[in-house]
Amino acid sequence: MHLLDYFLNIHFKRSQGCFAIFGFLDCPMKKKEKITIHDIAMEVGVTASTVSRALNNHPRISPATKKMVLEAAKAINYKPNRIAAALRHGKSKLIGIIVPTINRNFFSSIVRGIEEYANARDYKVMISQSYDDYKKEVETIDALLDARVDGIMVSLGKNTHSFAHFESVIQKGIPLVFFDRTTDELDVNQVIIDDYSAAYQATNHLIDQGYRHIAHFTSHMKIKIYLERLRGYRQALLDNGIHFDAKMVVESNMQLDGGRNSARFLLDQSFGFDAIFSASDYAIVGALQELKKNKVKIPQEVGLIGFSNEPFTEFTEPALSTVDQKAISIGENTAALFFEMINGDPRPKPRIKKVLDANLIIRTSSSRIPNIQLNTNSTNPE
Amino acid sequence: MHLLDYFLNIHFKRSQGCFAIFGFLDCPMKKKEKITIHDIAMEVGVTASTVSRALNNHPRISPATKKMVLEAAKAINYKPNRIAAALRHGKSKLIGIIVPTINRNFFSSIVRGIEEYANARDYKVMISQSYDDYKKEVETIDALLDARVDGIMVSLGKNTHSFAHFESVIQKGIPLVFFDRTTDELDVNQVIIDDYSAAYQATNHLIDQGYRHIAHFTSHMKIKIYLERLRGYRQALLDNGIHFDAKMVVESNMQLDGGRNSARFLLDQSFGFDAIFSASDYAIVGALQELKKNKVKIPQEVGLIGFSNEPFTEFTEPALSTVDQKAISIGENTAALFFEMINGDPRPKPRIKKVLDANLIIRTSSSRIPNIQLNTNSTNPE
DNA sequence: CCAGTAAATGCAATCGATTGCGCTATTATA
DNA sequence: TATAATAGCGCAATCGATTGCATTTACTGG
Repeated sequence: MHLLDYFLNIHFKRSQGCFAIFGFLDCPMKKKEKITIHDIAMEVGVTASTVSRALNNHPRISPATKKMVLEAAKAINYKPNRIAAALRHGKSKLIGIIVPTINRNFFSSIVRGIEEYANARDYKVMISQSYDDYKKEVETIDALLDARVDGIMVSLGKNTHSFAHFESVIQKGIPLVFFDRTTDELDVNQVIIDDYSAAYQATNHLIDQGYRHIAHFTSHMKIKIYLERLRGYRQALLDNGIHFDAKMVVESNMQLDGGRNSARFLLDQSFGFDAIFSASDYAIVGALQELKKNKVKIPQEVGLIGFSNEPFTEFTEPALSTVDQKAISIGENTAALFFEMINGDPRPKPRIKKVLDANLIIRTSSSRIPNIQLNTNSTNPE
Repeated sequence: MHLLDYFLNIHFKRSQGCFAIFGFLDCPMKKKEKITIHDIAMEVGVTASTVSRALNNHPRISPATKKMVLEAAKAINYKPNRIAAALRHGKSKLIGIIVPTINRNFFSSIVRGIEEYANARDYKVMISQSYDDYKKEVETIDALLDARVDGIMVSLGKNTHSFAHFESVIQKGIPLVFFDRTTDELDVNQVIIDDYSAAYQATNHLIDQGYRHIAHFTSHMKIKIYLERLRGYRQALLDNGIHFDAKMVVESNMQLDGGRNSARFLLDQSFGFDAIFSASDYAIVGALQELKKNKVKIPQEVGLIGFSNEPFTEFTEPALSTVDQKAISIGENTAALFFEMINGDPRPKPRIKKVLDANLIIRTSSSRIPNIQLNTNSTNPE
């Protein structure tokens, strides 16, 4: 207590010229008098009800009054208290977003899409990360419910194999939209890209480039996107008369190390693969590193395609072909779906599933045949 | 209207078995009866005041009552309404974060640090992105104020050269903490890394490796971090008896293209540079690409070091040396500062500035001399 | 000139939790 | 055995905005 007093004393002495020395930092003199609609009411000479209605452009308030109120509000720098409003009409104007991680171009772009769409409609977003951890995802749902969000948008974590935590959201009647990493075990609106078609195109492109022994990197099969990508890969092979070999499908965590290990595995098994279509950009970079370490020439000996168009795919040597998932568009559509749910008529609707098209981006890692059709400099396949 | 009716009609017909066919989707029958402390009060046979106090572990409530209340709360699945509480005691338990973009490992890691620290203390975070756009930054501040956040943590946008929008935050007495991209024009608590020292180390390392004509990539000088990095670079040169040449400092937007252009510029001017220390990883990747395109050998002919330890620096060929900024730690310290501000005694304190150490990460792009001290294979400097 | 209607605004309750003050018992002190 | 203190809990106001209903004023038609 002595010591404390000592310090406080010093502070007190030094801070007698509060404004001069310490500026505004915690300066007790600067009392934040909150201004409410009542202050406006006083100013204009009406009641708070009228002010509230004027501010909300209620039809029963005369234009003259509205004008006065608006002006007074501006004059005294009024800021509506969203919390009070939220309490009254039960809407927080907050949207909760759960993504595995925002530290991915794909997800942060989706978030941006949602954010812009929502902000334009006077809604704000709360972003949470599940870090692909099931427990954290459950907690996060709870936290968002706690925060009284008006809706929740989710991309599932990789380890999420049970969906009970979403039932409470649904039961509370809170709009729920899934995007990208979804499940069919829940009857919920969703926005996805056409993973099947994208994978089909990617695989087809590899075949066009003369690759015939195409491996596939995938992740846990509970998540639909990986299943779909596998399906597209498989179908493209079959449609081109190429045997589908389950041994060529390698499962991993789809991170850098997973990709490295998977590539190592392929090399060790000597299946004679000449291309990899990976469901993740991270894994394909890992593979690229491992292959280069083993003096495998890309794309001459092995062709590579990733998935997601992460920025670094442009920076590798050679640049990696990949699939652009139109992340911003996914975000916008997800948000749009939410607003449809809260604005549309409340009668039950069948589940909506928006499927967007993806874009194959062809770079060097899969371009064995010169894109110009001259045969001059073309390296012959194999 | 006809068409609409038609659809609605169909829906209606199909949805008579609401639960059976459509499940819970917007099903009007599932009314969410909100449960409040009054319900608990009724259950236990006390008043809402007592329930509230029991829930908040107030000392004046008997242990017996507390137990009953807690049990009843659990039993009827009570969830406190944060909004009501927020309205009452003026605390939203929300923290607003503004970063230029979350789509960067550095920033998203900081956010993670803040988030975890805050969540552990029952606070939630709202993340907003300024996209390095001044106007957006101003709007965002406003939006956070609107949402009645209890505190704001900011990393400045690159184009932010005026700070008036923060004055309103300060005037309202809302704790404000800057991190990483800060300014000294505002008297605000801040958490930064020792950019000067990091830059000094990086430059020194290049010199150790025998590079003598070291260029520097930088950005707008209004942002302190870039100034500090420049200072560190300069001092390291001087301390090693190397002439500091302003011509070797190249300014750009610090993105990929900026880095490319800057490298192009250096090549064109033929200053005879043999290394680049860039204040951004993105710019150094651009430079790397441009140099490789011109058959410049890295690190034999030119050494490179970036800044931030973005994940892709590991993926390039060769892997890039860079500076790890301990992002998570920055986040934690930023959050900690906020809690100090709201918990500490309200008397004015002098501004706090936490300076954390950064870590030089040495990879191939700057390693001309084998790290083992044998002279056998060592390429001689110059 | 009056009933009748529409337009414009006020009154007061409400959303759910918190909290200062006050009222009883119960226990401690003299 | 008083008196004082204290523990345990209820009353009612409060936070700021919203809103159903009531009220007042103005205006129209007959």
